[in-house]
Amino acid sequence: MTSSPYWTSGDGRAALYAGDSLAVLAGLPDQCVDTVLTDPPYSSGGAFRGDRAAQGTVAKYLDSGNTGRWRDMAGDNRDQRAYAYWCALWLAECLRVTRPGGVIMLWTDWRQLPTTTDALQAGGWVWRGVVPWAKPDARPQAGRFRNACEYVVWGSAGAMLHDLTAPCLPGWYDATAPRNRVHPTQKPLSVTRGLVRVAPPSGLVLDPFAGSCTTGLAALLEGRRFLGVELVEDYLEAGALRLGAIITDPDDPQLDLFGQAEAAP
Amino acid sequence: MTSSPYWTSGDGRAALYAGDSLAVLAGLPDQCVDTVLTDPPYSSGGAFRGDRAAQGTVAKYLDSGNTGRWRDMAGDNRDQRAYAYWCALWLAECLRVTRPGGVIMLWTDWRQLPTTTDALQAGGWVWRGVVPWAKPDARPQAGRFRNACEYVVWGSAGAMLHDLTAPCLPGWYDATAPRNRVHPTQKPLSVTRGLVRVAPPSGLVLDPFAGSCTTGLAALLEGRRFLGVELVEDYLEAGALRLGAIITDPDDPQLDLFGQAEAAP
DNA sequence: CCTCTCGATGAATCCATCT
DNA sequence: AAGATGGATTCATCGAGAG
Repeated sequence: MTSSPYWTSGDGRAALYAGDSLAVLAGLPDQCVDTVLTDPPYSSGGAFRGDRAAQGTVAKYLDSGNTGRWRDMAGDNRDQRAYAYWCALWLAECLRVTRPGGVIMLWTDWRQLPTTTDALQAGGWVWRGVVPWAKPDARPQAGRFRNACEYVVWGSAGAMLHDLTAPCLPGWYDATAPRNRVHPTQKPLSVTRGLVRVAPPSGLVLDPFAGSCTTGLAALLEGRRFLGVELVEDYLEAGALRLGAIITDPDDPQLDLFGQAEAAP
Repeated sequence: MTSSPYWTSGDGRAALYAGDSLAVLAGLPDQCVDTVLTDPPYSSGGAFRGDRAAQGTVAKYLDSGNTGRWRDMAGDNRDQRAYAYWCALWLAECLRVTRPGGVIMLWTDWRQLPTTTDALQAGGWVWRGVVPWAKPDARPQAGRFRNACEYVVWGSAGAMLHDLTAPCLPGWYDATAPRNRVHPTQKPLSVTRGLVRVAPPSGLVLDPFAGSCTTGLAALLEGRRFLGVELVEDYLEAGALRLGAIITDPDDPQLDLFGQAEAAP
């Protein structure tokens, strides 16, 4: 690693890096990660480029009245082609740092779903499927179908490991978005915990757009290790706080972030 | 219409045409249809070309041992480019025969979802959203996410009619595929009935790949009219039988397939 | 009529073995 | 070598039949 982490858990189970994903990923060794789970900035919303560029993230995703609570997300105003190209870049970098057979999962919405599957494959991954999750509290619209679902696009680094002892995971989830959020597009912990179970036990989960570290929280709670990257200082701080709150027991098994699990001395 | 229908309900509420969709659609007048709901052959399955082009589409999707129960579907063996091109062709024809503001809905699976949204827009429609439906009895696979959802991609012929009195429709459905099927990929009637409710009351619903006419059944049960096209003789016969079974009351309001609803004389 | 068990099934996918 | 074939595998759900 070229840079030193913004925060580590102390027990080797989690680390958080400040900076641009592409730059930080470039400093990671090949095939050190088991699973990637991330929520890239969507660049969704308006149908035209002007709509997307005009406002920051906070005004775009939320009803008026809530603006002012959150920082704008970095890199959320690209046009469609640039977005796909940029995704392919960091997805290719994620592929390099992931072990063969490792799984990637990308949160996306209905409008960006086709772009996401394209970018995933452009980055060299094998697209394996889509896992919807339904928000029962979605806003109703007269005369049309309620926009109730978001999606997780998933794939693998080449052929999947043919482990017939691993359990089959659910094909869809049902959850309300968290009420008390630290981040404007924060995902439900219940769904995230379900998703990280594709990672091997005590495997390393990477999130190059860590935000407030829901992925990290889920990974640790499910007995996996976590490596997060985030650009915005405020979210790094909030994420470290959330992760630190559950890393309290110094007698937990000591783990090396880039190595194997080992028992405490 | 150039050709005469294979079957009509007698009361003007439903008609079934034999033949290739593109040919039959070409014989329809402009803007005579309110809503399109159809389940085209997906040409899906497998990561390799050979898996898609497998001899017999029934053998492709079902376990050996169950392959003798059904006729193969027509046109389920296109490669990716040909599938997108062919979809764009009939989708453009559907757009021509649909009234401005009319809605289209297309059943698809996870693998063909992005191609379907591309083809929809290539055909001139405005893509409006995705409605997943979950089948809890989907086949599981060890160590990966169950492939439990299929999708309905929907859009509109230009701007949507702004009818604020129309009810809001669900954003996802939950249903098991019917056990006692007439067609190998028959869709649940419950979901189909939910979907046709986007059509205006007594509006005309078109299905250019009618199969065993679940769309028609749903349309009639929800008080809409139905126009179906199907290529395979066996399915035409089964579809006519299913539709005929619910058109029993000669005192039903008399409707003209291409006109307005009118009371019986 | 209700409850329970048992068997069958799936718009798959992977892999070994052929042509 | 590339394509075709056949067998094995996952488990929630449904229907049939028994109790």
